[in-house]
Amino acid sequence: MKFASVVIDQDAKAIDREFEYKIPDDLDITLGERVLVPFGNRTLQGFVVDIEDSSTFDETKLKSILSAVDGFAVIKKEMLELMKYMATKLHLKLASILRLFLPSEMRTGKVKELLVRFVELNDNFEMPNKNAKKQLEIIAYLKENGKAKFSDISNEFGYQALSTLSKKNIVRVYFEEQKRNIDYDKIADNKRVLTPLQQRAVDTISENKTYLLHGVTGSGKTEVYMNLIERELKKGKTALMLVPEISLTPQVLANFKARFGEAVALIHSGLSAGERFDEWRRIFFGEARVVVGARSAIFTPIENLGIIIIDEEHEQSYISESNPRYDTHEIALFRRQYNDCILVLGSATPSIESYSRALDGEYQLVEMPVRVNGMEMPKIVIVDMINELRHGNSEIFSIPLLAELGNVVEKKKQAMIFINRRGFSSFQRCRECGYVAKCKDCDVSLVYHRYENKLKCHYCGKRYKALDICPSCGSHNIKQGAIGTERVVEELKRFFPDVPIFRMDNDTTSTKNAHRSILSQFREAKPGILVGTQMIAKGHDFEDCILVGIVDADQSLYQSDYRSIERTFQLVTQVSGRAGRSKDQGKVILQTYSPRHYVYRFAQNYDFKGFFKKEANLRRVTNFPPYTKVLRILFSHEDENIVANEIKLCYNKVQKVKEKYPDDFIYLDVMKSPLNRIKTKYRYQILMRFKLEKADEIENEIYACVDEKCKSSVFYEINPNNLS
DNA sequence: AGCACGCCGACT
DNA sequence: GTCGGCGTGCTC
Repeated sequence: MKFASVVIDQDAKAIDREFEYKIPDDLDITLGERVLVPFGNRTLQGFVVDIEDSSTFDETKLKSILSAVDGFAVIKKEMLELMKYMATKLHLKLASILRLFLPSEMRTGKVKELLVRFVELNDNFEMPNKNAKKQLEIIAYLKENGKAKFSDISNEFGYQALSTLSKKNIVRVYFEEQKRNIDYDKIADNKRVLTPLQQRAVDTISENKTYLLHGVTGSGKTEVYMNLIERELKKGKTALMLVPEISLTPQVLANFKARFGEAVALIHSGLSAGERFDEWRRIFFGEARVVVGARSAIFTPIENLGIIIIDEEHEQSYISESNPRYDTHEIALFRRQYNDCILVLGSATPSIESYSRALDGEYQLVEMPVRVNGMEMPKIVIVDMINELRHGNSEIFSIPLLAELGNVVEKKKQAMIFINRRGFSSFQRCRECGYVAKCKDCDVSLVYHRYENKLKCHYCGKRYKALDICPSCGSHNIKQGAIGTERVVEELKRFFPDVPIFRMDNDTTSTKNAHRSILSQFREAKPGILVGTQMIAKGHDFEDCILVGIVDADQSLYQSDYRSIERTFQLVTQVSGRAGRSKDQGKVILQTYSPRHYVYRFAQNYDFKGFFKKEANLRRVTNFPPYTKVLRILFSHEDENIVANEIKLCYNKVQKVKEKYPDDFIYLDVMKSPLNRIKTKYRYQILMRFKLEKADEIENEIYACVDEKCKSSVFYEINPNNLS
């Protein structure tokens, strides 16, 4: 008799542990399989995470596994190990980790293999009557072509004839699994000879360890990645390449398909459930040997890995901020180690964390400091917006930006305007009584979207009627808050009524092909202006785009977390890169109210190393990561009393830990989360910062402070990106 | 998560 | 008397 440990597939902490079951002798259950088990008085789905010869539980009370779900182990060995690692390291629920490893629709049984009916001739049969013309045609066709789709034959020659042939056993009807066709642009592979610098990078990145590839924008990192992948494929290995969702554009996908053809599997949010499921199966069964995808692709069951690449490694989006919170880097490091393969972190603006690891020798640094075409980086002009105001310009565009835009229009060239906020204005406020429209489920002000004339909550997505009169005092005097993309477009139309202006943000790209269509329209528009958020900041090369305007650079600068300066540097560098793809040197107009801030000085000179030195030093003296560790524990619950009480209990215990390590704690406090309520749940947090030496030890003691049975949901976050 | 068990109030 | 409210505890 064998015994299985099963994790029940339910997202509830009360039952998030292993339950033991007997494996009946007539069932062939393997490690990692999905099974159905009796649980209480119902039948639930679970995952077999361990198989033993004996049981630790009272054997007479053990129940038996009812059946297998898939008939094969959906969770491979590596992923079981990864599950254990994530559970201990990140304190995540086992079930929620396992769910990351399967396409979500597969769990609910909503997607299946697409089975298509085929027909083929049987080996020996009696020819039908000469009068049965259609039937004879079908036989002739099948003799010629072998098998064919049932539907094709039926459309071509008629259903009656075909079904008669089937009844007479002349043709055999059977089902075959058909992979859904993923739509991508078909282009020719534009493989280029590597520059000596690129070649050197490829040659250097050869050992099974972690490399940080620091290459300036335009240094041709993608071609390096592709060469590395090719090399691994030749060795019979596979490759996993992660790209931020936002830059997983049709062009990028097309490039990979062009180079690697059928070997590529694509995983991104644009896929339908069925497509995602098929790609996952192609990866699982080893048909796909190159996986290109966004964050979640790090969990795909690809085996025999030779290389993992994280492009734009500094990107925020590699850190999952909701539900199972994880950092893709950490998962990649685990898989690198497990597979003993290469890991490449690539960026033009590496994160402070990664770069300092490289300097410490933990990663090997590989540099590509020169652009492929030898072009100069675009010139960044810093415009002091306070000065503009002093000279009587209270518009959102400065005089220099308008002048440059005029120049672009005159030359029939293109410009991009970057503003990192969607909607029209950040809030609406009554000038008379100060009333600000807020979401009723979340503690945030609503964003005005003029195009739809609605107020939207950017946290829960709820929509409200826009204010024309103040609901509190009846005044018509409504003020608009900080500007967003819609407002920028509207203002631009005022100045350049005849120029085509496009807007690209979350709101305009929600439909399937919107992204592609906006970009192709913009490509044709000369002159033309593209206004957008983050979304326009990467990957798009427009030869004729000679100007980039950054409307409000400070926006990311004054978010009160320790990474905001780093983020601003990355953003400015990234956005500026968009202006530099043409023959003429591009120009960037950066509007700011803090023109003297060092971040802009370094960005202006494209001086990453200078910036790193300054910023790293600041982090060191102010005791912030990577020199310390920040830990945030977030409690949330619909009942404010419950969260407040439960977090207080936890905080008291954490204080005891602090007393035990008085020299290691730099900061500890408990507070309402800045966004006190989201989706009807109240949020409170304990925030702490401690030195690295005993960090693991302290961390474990802190995790033990959280009452397993408390009603609030609890999230742990290490070095969080934002504290809201 | 869901379901049973159990201990208190208001109802045919 | 009993129907049903939801607090507590259990699920291999």
